[in-house]
Parts: sequence; C-alpha cells; structure tokens
Amino acid sequence: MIDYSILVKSPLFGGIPEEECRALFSKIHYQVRKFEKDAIIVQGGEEVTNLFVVLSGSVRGEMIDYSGKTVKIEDIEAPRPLAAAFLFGKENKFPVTVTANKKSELLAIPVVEFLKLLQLNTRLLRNYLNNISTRAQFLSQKLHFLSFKTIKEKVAHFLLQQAGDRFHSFELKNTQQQLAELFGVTRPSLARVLGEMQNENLIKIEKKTVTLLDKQGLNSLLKNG
Amino acid sequence: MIDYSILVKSPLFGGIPEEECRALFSKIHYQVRKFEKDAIIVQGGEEVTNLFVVLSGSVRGEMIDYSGKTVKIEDIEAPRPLAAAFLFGKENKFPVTVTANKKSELLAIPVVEFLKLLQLNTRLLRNYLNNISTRAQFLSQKLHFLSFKTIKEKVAHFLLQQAGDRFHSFELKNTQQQLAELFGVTRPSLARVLGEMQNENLIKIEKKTVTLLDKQGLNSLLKNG
DNA sequence: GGCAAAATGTACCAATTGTTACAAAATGAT
DNA sequence: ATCATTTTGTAACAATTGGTACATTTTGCC
Repeated sequence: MIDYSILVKSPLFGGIPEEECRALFSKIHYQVRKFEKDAIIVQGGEEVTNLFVVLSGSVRGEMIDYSGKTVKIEDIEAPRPLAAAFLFGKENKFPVTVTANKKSELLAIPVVEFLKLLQLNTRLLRNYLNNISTRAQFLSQKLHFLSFKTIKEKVAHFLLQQAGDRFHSFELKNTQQQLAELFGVTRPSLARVLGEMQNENLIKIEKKTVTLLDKQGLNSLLKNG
Repeated sequence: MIDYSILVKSPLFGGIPEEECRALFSKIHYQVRKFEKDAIIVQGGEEVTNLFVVLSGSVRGEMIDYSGKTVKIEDIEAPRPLAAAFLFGKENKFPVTVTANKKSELLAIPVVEFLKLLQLNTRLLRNYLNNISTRAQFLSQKLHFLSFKTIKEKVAHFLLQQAGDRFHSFELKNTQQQLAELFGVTRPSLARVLGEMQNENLIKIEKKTVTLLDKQGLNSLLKNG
C-alpha cells in the first residue's frame, strides 16, 4: 500500500490533495516493491522503464567506473523520485546503479502509466515539467560558465555578473581560494590573472573591495573569445 | 490560420495526423502573430508566457551582453519551436532577444493552453518530454566531459564509454573535428593526443576503427586526475 | 599591541593546449 | 579512374595554466 501522506511531500506529487492522489492511483497500474539492505534496485545502463519514488528507507546511486569500482555516491531519501530526468529522451538509461541503504520501499510506475497520470492531473504535469526544466536550466547555466576558456574570461564574466546594475564597486564575499575552486583553476593562477587585470587598468582590488574601472574592456574580453 | 501541413513537420507536432491537430487547436486559445522584418518578437529577460512556433519565415536569437551589444546569433526556421525548454522551471525567462529575419508568422500558445494540449494528446506529450529530456541529457553529458581537465582524460572517457561491454574494437562515427567540438578543444590538439596515446600503446587507430589495447591503462588516466 | 593562522602577491619552470601552416591520405562525385 | 573536397597527421612556436615555493600582508584572537 502507498502511504499517500508521504507521497504528497515529494516534489512530484506536492500540492495534490491526498484524496485526489488516491483516486489517481486507482486508475493506473503500479507496484510497491520492497528491497532489503544492499539489494540492487537497478543496474546502471539498464533502460528506464519505470518511474521510481522512494516511499520509505533510503537508497544510494553509485557510479561504476570502467574497471568495476564504485566511485561517487549520492543518497536519495524518501520521498524523492529516482532518475526522473531519464524517463524520456534518447538516452533513457540509468546513469547509476542504485542500491538500498537499508530496508526500503519503492513505488514503481511504468512509463506508459505515468504518462496517463500526467494527462489526468495538471498539477502533477506542472510539477514534473518544472522539475526537469529547472534541471535543464541549471545545467545550461553551469555549462555557459564552463564555456569560457581562459581564466580572464571567467573572471570578467563573474565580476560583471556580480556587479549587475549596481555601482562599479562591490564587496567580494569569497576568498581567492574559493573563487579558484569555482572556476576550476589553481589559486596562484587566479591571483596572477587578477594582477594582470589590475595592470591593464580593468579592475582595482583593495582588500575585499573590487572596483570595475573599465566595464567596456571587460566586456570585450568575453566577445573576443 | 494555421497551416497544419507545416505544423506537423515540427518536432513537437510530428507524428500527429493533420485532422487530429486541427481538432486539438479547436479546443484551445491561441494566436497567429505576424511580424515584419527586424521586428522584435520577444525581449531577452521577459517571462516566457507563450510557446512560440515559427510557422513561416525565419527568426534569430541574439544574446545581449552586459554593455548592451549583440553577441551570438542562432537562426530558427519554420517549423521549429522557440525556447521550448524555457516554458517551465524556475528561470522561465527568455535567454535571448528574438527578432524576425524577414516577414514571419509565429504561432503563440499561452502556457496554460499548451498544458491542456499536452493533456489532450499523448503523442504531443511524449514529443515534448522527449525533446526537453534529450536536451537535458545532452547538456549533462557535455558537462561531464568538461569536468575532465586534460584532453587525454576526455578521450579515455569517451573511448571507454563508446566501447562499453563490446569488444575492444569499434567504429568511430564522428570525425576528429566533431570530437574536438564535443570536447571543447581544437582539432590539432586532439590529433596530437590521439597520436601520443598510440605511441604509448594505449590505443590503435586504423581509418575509422579504434582498438583499445590497454583498458587498464586508459582507466588509470581517469582515476589519477 | 602582539601573535599565529590564513590569505595574498609573485616568481620560476614544467606541462598542456592553442595557433598556424602545410602535406598526406581518404572520401565522394562525375 | 580522376579530380576536388574533406579529413587526418604533424610540426614549430606562442600562450596559458599548473605546480611549487616563499615573502608579504591581512585577519582574527588573546
């Protein structure tokens, strides 16, 4: 049996009254599967044919590298859905192997049945679309940032974004070390670039205060990439 | 009026019979808007309240940088949809300003109405979900690639992924130029690295056939990053 | 104020990648 | 088969970044 009071706390079914939820599930086929600790729920690479929602317990996703060793881990607790972004699209395979951290219950809804649900309930449809869209937008933004090749470009982009419409001066909230990690570069390399940009009279740094001396010039760094 | 013979050639409405399409649109509110050459269709930053589909003509998306100048351009011809990935989610603003390249007609469907359509027609729902999911998966994959710092790591990862559980030999379906773009590096740099990896007896390339000589070694490139 | 710890500025050299250019090889069309 | 086009291999040099080390400055705390 599904505990609807938990289900409606999930991102997907949030905002849907329990009664409505119960009515929805009476119209489709689904399964509640129980897994013991360390049971494998899905193998990475398997085709995604069901939407899984963790109803109780906790599961973990493990990346398996090419030599067969476990690499990264992400825990998924109730009542979160599992690989919701891989239900559709060209590459609808599980990117990770999922294992139960402890005794767990998972709701399994076949894709066709989930499609029916989406068409029956507007709130669910909105939830799901918002969920995968937000994810796509997040990825897109992150990618945009990484698309800048040189450290100078990254710094220029970061500073212009931070400044926004404000004045030319503002406070840095991060240390160079933190910024270096954000940009994916080493700390001395970042320091060197900051130094260069000061010599070129693009910016001025005093303690934690950054002043953009030449917004025009900073922009041209981005364009001529 | 909508020319349904064109609409059903779009990614969204593909596979839906014209008659069915006509019936669908009789149930919702929508507009067909005409734009003269160089007319602004949407401003970047505006909230996305409509799904736009180019019915005739051609439009272009222009990025506006921080100083207010146009940067990048992407052309969208009929019958492609416009910013379909930004209809939902947290940041549902247009990332670009869209302008008409020439006299154009655009179908404008308010978000609420589009939701109705999705619930009325399973094929349309599948099309749309596949569309944005594929996009998200593409972004995700690309991001993963960029997380590897050296070209060697990227190549090792790519080759091991392509090979999968198959034999050690397989056919490359992409040119070096395409791979270089996928990796975000230049073509000669990629060629050099491929050469080095052959000298180190990690791989062998003959025409389009790649043979992985040392999977172990390729793996260790990824781990010791 | 004085002191330890953290953060920053710099310097040097190695490693990696980009840039440009050109030749060889493969591909496709006639 | 031949020719034009695309793809690939390779080289030399420039530019960028990483790695390491150390001095200096700033910060936080007593």
